[in-house]
Amino acid sequence: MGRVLPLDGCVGGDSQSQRVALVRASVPDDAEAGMLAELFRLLGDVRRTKILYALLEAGELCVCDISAAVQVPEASVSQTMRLLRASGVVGNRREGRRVYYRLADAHVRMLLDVCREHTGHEGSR
Amino acid sequence: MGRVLPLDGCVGGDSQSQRVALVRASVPDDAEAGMLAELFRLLGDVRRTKILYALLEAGELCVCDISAAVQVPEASVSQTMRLLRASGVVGNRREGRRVYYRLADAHVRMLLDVCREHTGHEGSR
DNA sequence: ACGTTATCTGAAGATCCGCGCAGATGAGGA
DNA sequence: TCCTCATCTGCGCGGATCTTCAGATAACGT
Repeated sequence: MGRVLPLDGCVGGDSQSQRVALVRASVPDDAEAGMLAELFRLLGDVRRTKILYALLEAGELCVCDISAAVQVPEASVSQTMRLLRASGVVGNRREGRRVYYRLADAHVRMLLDVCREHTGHEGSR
Repeated sequence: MGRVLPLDGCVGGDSQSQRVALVRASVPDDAEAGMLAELFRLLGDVRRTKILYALLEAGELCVCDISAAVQVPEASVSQTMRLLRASGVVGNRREGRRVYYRLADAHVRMLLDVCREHTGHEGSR
């Protein structure tokens, strides 16, 4: 992995380096950063993004509905849902032979909302 | 790419399919989903995540400070910043031979905040 | 109990992407 | 102008990931 020798770089010496020390202390550690990155990574895929926004709109959808909504083969949807469920981004409920998926919690919903604003899209909700 | 033949799947016929049609209409198209996914993807990496949270804390940092804060070689940081800047996640300002980076806008900041809550961390903000 | 429908799983292939190194570029200071 | 410092860029490798196919599993209706 990368060397980060504390060679007397530009980090100067006084106020700067103190400030940096403070920042370093508040930066998420590997464990937390890992969780955060993991969550973002899951959203960082066109297919998953579409599915999640579909769920944001619909509230709850079964695999075949999702497949129809985002135009993706059911097997692929299923595979994707497994990933999302494993990471707690979505929850599911079984009803007969159907399995209905939904966004896991309000945070995820808010996340999706905030992000859609960022791309300059006016929410429909 | 995947075939999505509209075979008379489970999508049933009546209320269900109508609902699905509505959802399909509101699902972001490839263009928008692409942008959203791209943004999330950029955040979906431990190193980048750390850097972004460092910027969230510090407000503004130069490459070498970032390097010190997240313990990553400067060249790597530089490379990473290029990515983030190209996608408009961060902005930069040059001062002498230093280049200071900062989070691009309030949306990104909010995004980071919301997400940190999700992982069960009490914000320091 | 049987066939059908809806969903899940496992594996293999192809692709993509980040990482770090080494050298180039730009900005100051003497 | 020469030298040093901060940052940037091009390249190649290693690794991780998405995709899809094909078969397995679970739930129903008859």
